[in-house]
Amino acid sequence: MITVKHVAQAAGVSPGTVSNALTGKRPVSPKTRSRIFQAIEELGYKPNLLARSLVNRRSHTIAIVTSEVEQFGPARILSGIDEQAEELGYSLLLTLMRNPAEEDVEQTITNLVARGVDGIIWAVHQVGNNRRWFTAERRKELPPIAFVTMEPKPGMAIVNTDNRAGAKMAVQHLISRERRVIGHIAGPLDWWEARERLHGWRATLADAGLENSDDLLVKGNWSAESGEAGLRQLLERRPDMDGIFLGNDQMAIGALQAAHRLGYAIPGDLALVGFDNIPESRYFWPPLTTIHQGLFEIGRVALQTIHDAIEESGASGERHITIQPELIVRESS
Amino acid sequence: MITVKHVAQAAGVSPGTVSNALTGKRPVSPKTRSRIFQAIEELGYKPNLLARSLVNRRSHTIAIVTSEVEQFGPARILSGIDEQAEELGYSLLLTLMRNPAEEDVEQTITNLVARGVDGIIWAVHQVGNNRRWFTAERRKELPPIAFVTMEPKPGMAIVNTDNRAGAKMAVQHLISRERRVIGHIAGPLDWWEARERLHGWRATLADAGLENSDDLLVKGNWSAESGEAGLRQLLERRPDMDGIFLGNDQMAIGALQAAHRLGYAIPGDLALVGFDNIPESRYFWPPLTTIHQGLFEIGRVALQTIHDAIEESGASGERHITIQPELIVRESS
DNA sequence: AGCGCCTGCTAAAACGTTTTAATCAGAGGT
DNA sequence: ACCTCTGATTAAAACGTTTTAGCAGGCGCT
Repeated sequence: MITVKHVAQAAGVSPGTVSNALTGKRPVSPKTRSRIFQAIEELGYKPNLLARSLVNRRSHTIAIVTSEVEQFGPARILSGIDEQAEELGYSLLLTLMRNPAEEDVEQTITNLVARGVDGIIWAVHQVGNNRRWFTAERRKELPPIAFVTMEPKPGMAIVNTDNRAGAKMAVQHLISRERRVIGHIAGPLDWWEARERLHGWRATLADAGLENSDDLLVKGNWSAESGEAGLRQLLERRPDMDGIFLGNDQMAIGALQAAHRLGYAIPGDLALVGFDNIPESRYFWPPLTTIHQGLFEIGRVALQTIHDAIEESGASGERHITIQPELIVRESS
Repeated sequence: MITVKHVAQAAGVSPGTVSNALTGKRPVSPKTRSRIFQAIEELGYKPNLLARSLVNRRSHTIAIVTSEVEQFGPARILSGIDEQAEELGYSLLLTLMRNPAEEDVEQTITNLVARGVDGIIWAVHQVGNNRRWFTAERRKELPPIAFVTMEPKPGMAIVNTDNRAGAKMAVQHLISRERRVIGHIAGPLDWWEARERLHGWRATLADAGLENSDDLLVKGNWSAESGEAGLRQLLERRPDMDGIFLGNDQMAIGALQAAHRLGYAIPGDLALVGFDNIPESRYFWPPLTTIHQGLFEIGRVALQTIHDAIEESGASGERHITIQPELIVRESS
């Protein structure tokens, strides 16, 4: 292995000077500078980033903790994070949590800190109380943390989609299509996003003077199965239903299938609006009207937020950033 | 920051002894041992893994380089890698390549090596000649590398799906459903997987004495759009076609939509078989018959392979592992 | 000529571990 | 009482960097 010592020797100079030339933090005369770089070139020297991190207390590594990366949402966010990370010169340490509700937060974080990450992006979905571990006191001892998709809390850095606004757009769109009995298949209500969308559905109907009783609501679990079951249940309770707002696109595809099997015409008998705008949604039958979230943008912004916090070398102060969603109209409504 | 020195002092012992107690590589008397652990507990000492990596030349970090993590395949593989990584005590350094064909392989690898990763899983799809960089000579200087989904090459560690076998199963299934004019919408042919599946389609038809001319073949690009366009094109050329094998499920969903618009009954007029078994495929309309790849398993095996190579502390010798796919019969055929 | 002041460099310390080589205490054997 | 051996402990070196403190020597100024 080629170290800074070898380079120093080859250039007839001390290791410290090589370091100075490399980092540029201290002046080095043009002559020796060029000798050093020539030696680096000849020897093919590559600095050892571990050693550098050790003394600098800066690893240029950011940890991202997430779950269900096989789903479109988390994956898209991850992609956005990566793009911004590359731009700012960070590497990414990835940790997947299979069971966010059960897993040991402390152990995960401890490992990351021991590895000297400069910051953490916590993109595990807020389910149940699994963020309760992050007390203000604990966070004081930790590198900056940015939370993705989580209920705003004072003193935390959080990046979100405006779920209520998205739900409002969806329901208003259905209303504009002359629908008057509009149901909702919600995600699991221990998820914050699901609650927000549900709230948006309810509030918008109330504002429009339309019914929003629990009769029109069924709880799913994000899966296509639950969308299918949910639709059947809703139609049984309310055969007069003429529009549905689905908590996500996966449930929408299940609901579409159920509607076909039951012989409902889409959008004639029943108009559907989803949430997420997964790539396939354009190819559902019929193509799905849905709410586009700027997930990639969320990822980028989350990383940028962490970066800013690191640069200020302060704990991540409070900053709540909300990305606005967008309505994508297709043939299902 | 609490270091091993503080612990040593608190336990009235030298830093070396603390290390011995911690690693267990050298004997330490029960009395001092318990004193040390008590001190660790009281002070809340957490070893700094960077420093440890530096001296051990072992970071317990494995790099995974991949692309298009927003797609089901790569994401599922990643998930498998992560599970096995957690089991074996590795952390994962993730690098996403946006443009596998263009990006600078050398720079990426250099960065990973400089960060001291113990091994690399190269899961970037083999497109064009982007693996040409990995000559035997270069690999000698690098930590062990496992390649995922790539043409077998002597001296390399490679984990694969048996794409030809999968294609064969798909086509044989269509034949068993009394289909006699069976088309294929292939993935982009600079992808190795696409070529393998195409070959499987061709060979199986030939073996059965059925037509396999280029008339029945169209080239897509994995996207639903290209599946839609491909189906229209095929049906225009061959209105007598009664079965299609699609290179992946995304193209299948596009083809399904085109078939609906053209008024073809599925599977009555036309039977479809996809490839990948993405979660949504079960909810296509009609549900899609497809080939299940053990992608999660591929990820697990890839990581295990790297681990084995590391343990033998040799360069990754040749090992070609092939995972067998499986036919999932649903209503589209 | 003497004084201070830059400029460019070096030797040594530091980062937080583990490992090596040496030392020390005590047990056991004669 | 002496010697040897063994097992536990330590001081110091090492890993590959950067940073600190200090040291020459040239320059300009009085």
